[in-house]
Amino acid sequence: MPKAKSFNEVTKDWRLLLAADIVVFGFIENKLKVLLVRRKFEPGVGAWAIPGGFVRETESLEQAALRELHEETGLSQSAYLEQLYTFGDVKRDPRGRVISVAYIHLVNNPEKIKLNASDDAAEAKWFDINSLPTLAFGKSHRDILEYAWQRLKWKFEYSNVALSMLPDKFTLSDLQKVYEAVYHKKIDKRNFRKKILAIDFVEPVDQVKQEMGRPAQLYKATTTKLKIYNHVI
Amino acid sequence: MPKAKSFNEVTKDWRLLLAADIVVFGFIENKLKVLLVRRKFEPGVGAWAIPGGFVRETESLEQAALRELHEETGLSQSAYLEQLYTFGDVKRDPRGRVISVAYIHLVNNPEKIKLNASDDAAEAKWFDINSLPTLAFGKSHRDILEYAWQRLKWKFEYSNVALSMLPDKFTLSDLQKVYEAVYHKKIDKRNFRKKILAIDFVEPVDQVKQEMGRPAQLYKATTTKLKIYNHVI
DNA sequence: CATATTAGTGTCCTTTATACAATCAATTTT
DNA sequence: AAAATTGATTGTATAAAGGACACTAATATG
Repeated sequence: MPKAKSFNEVTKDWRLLLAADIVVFGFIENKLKVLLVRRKFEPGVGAWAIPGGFVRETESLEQAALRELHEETGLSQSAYLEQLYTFGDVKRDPRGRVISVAYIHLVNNPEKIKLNASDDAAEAKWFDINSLPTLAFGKSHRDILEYAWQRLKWKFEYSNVALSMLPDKFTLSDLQKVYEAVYHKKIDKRNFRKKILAIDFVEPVDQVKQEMGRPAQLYKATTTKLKIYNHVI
Repeated sequence: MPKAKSFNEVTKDWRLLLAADIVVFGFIENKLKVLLVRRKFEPGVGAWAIPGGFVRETESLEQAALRELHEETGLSQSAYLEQLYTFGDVKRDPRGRVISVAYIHLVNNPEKIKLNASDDAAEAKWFDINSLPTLAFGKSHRDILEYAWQRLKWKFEYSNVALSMLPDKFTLSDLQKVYEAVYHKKIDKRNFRKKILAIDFVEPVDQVKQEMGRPAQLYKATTTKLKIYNHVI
């Protein structure tokens, strides 16, 4: 029987890089947008890519994801962070093997975020999920975005994550628009409100939003925690 | 502005181990069972743990998962393999930082598998998911199993993965028992059959299974591919 | 031939999903 | 001030799906 492999035997012969990629979604101008950065370095210099970076020794994967995000958006706290998938066989970096743990990140005040250039990114910009630019790393990053979007759709169906994409106070129309942007289809207003109000999801606050037309009742989340429902929203 | 980190700057100072853990589920004696191994080495020597091992340079994460599984079960092909989660901040190994990518694996002929001792495992054994032994690595491995089970329940609801836990030909009662084992609750026979037969899921073959009682119609999967349904099974 | 064992089948009721349009409260225009 | 505009708010009827529930059928065994 062969003897067990020691740490050195396992690691000495090959290079392993650990990266965290973050798919950042925001709801801007009634559209679902995703944050991309223009790469400063090879590979894929000059092309748009999903923000991310290498994990440091002393930080967890989540911490690395949040730090990278902070560096690129100035955003210091997360409305919602979820691990998406780990990509391990992609030979996308000529310098060695890269294990990339991808996260989904939702922000609730995308308009207020000022996008910074960072160590690795020359520029950061929001893109409509339906009109993405050509991405670095070929089909790989595009696939990650599609997968992230798909996951987001699922999550919207049976949880309250949608509230992570809105400010503290919002109208039911605002909420419906977020759903419409993520599902990428129109929803019937009466049926939507019926469902939302039937579950313990939001509650009215003593305030209205006055823009054009009839003032709209403002609501807030009943909980700031992630909540999973059995039925479908 | 700081300059970009080179590969060496990122990696030279810390050790990174990449592991694949595999939660193997099988349907045995009408129960949902999970495969555990008794550890041969520290940490946690002598305790039961989720099988797994280190990823080699030349193999993908999936390949590593399948290889480890093969070494421990003799199983050479997978009925179903799905990435579960990546654990990255667990300081469970004193030798350095371990990034562990966990997979769910379903086997369709657990009775026929002969369990081998391997490099890292002294012994491998099936355990009822409802009466697990004390595990190595404290609460961590237990949590992984719970999470894997939860994921499996979800997947059963909207896909045909259940068929990956049965032989090629099976009766509707067999299928129902798999669902009951995974959901850990009784299902009404008539409602179950109504649902199963209402979707394009299985088709009868020209053969019956004769054991005790009335002979049962045998069925086969309409497709061997993973299939996602919109409604709930 | 009686009994044991497992397979197979249908109806009613409740819940949920979907389609669909008029009225209300404010602002803006004329 | 009347009319037009903008967006908010509300209910009903029909269809689809889910859940509860009990008897008959086909084989083997004693």
